[in-house]
Amino acid sequence: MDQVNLKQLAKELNLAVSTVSRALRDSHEISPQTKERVRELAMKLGFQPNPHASSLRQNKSKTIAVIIPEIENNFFSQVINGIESVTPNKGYHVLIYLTHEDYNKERDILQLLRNGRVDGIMISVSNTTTNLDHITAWQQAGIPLVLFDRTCDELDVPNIMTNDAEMAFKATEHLLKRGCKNIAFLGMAGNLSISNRRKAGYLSALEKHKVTTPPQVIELTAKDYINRETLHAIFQQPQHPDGVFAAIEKFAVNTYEVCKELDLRIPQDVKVVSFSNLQAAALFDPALSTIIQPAYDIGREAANILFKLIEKKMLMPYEKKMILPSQLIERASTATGS
Amino acid sequence: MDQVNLKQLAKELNLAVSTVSRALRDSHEISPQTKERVRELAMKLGFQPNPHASSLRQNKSKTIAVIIPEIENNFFSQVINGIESVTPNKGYHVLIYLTHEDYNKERDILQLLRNGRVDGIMISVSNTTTNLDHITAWQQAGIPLVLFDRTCDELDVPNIMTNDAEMAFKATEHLLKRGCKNIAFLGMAGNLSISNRRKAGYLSALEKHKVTTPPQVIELTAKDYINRETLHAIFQQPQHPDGVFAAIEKFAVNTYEVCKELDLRIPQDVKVVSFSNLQAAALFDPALSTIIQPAYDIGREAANILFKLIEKKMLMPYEKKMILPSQLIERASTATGS
DNA sequence: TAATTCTTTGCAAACGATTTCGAAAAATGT
DNA sequence: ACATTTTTCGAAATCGTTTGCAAAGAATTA
Repeated sequence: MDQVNLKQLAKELNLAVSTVSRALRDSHEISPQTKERVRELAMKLGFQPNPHASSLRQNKSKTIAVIIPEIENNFFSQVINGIESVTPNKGYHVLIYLTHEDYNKERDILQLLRNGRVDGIMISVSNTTTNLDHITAWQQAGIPLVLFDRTCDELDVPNIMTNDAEMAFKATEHLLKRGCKNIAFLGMAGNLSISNRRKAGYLSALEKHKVTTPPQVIELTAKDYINRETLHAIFQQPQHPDGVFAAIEKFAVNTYEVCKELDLRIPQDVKVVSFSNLQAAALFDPALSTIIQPAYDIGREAANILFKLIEKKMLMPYEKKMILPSQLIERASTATGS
Repeated sequence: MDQVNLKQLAKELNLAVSTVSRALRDSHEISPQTKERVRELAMKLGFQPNPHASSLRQNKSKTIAVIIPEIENNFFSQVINGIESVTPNKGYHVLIYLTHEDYNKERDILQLLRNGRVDGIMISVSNTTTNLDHITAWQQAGIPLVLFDRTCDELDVPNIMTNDAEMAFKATEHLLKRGCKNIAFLGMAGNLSISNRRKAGYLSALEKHKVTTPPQVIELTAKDYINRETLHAIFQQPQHPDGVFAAIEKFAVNTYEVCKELDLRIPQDVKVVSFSNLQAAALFDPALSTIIQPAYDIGREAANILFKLIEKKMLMPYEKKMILPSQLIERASTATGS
């Protein structure tokens, strides 16, 4: 695959390599006629500058990395979609890395990228991440970094998320208004700030409404079969919850599955509301009440902020901690039992 | 961000740059003692070779590109997951590009990448792609290329797909066995080989079972609201289809939506079966009968084959056209009306 | 006319790693 | 002790692009 390069163009045109380079970059020190000649031949031969040579010389890669826990999740797909709505216009390329909720992988990926392969990263941390050294190290190296959704309060890094606590509060309140007395919170195990925010919203709603039944915080995992076992045990008890607020879409699905197994009717026996970006939630049996996060917007804004950092522009104060509101959609899974 | 480089290591160790380079690549011409010294310091300073310099010199990028029509689709997410199960072990990085079902974008992306940025690509073509020049150009440039799912029969390129025609046949036959007399096929507009294969399976099932009602091939688009209008018009007719075979998950969702609007009961009035990789299909109202494609495996195998090409290994005959079987899961949406 | 700027171009040195080639040093053989 | 091989390492070229600087010619000014 013999690529066309500057030298060949230069020889063909009887020009110096530097002249050709400058002409293609539309430098003011090249005459219009020469520019035209160069551009014509470049177009004809389909010349594309070698990105590795450029990157080496200019010390910029025109590439960003997106690091996420998993990809088989509508939320993250939509985020990527949002990111991709920005990158091509900027002439940037997007590398994808999956941590599979594994701190070690996350650390290794960040280490691997600390050599100029990317100009910046966007990361949603894994739920097993407790040590944040790998992120602070990145920050100290001065390489642009943006956190989204799964952010870290301890870090002074630009982050984009949604109003988790507020929506969790609303969701819990919604269940209470629909008559639930014993609401369970299904959260991700680990110490994710996002889980904590949602849990806090749940707890404060219970407190505000002076619920006497003690809160039930249930920590689930990334593995479906384990979650089903856990939920099975919980819903077999006579005093099982009559309301479920799932902080993660997957957990709502697990709840549906277990309720079906145990012949518990939704919403008559158990009402369910969940954070979820699944479009098909409306088609569920029964239609699932959801809190929809603005995933696409989160991706787009995160990318915009990252590019501001890369271009060394100042951030507006609101861009350092951006909160995009989610939306609660009430459906049959939380309807009154009548 | 002052990166550590070979020169600094060399100076610190009183060695030549070349020696340090060789030591780190475990060359046989470096003594074990020197190697140890070098490795120790490299580890201590967290040295990571500059990938652009390496790529430039070695003319390989350690990067592959995945080009897909969209990402908000469980199938493609799972494919990416499968690809990612291979790439890190190979020390490779994955760039993602979305065509949004737009031929021009697809062509531009391929053009953009023809300069050594990637060592190979995996592509699922857009449904607006009729001209295949951009792909043959790649092929002629000798750069590794693998097609998956949305393949092109006209091209002699390794491709990985599923047994579309066979499964379409089975799905149609399944509807017939459940008593459907008037089955509609919902396919993607355009001339995708995948749609054609599925349509062929549908038609041959009708033919085998000597169905007298003429086939109804309905071409839908990427836009939900247009699809709903089209379906609305069709199902408002008195002689509307009593069975629907959706070649694309999204179209099944559209069908559900329209049936709800028109108060048509599934499966009593209309039975529905669809290609779909949505895990939540079992929770639909009613549970959707699906043909599940082995998306993860398709991604993994496509990546394996691409790496064989990159490493200039010979392909086994079966690897040039690999067909991974899908699975038909019968659920309530095609149950008998009793 | 001479001195000055401005425009346009070329030369050569970077960028950081890899690799070819050759030389010195050490080990081996006769 | 000398010749030969083997081991170990360094100097320099190379990948393709960008860019500081110099130089030549054209245009402008004094």
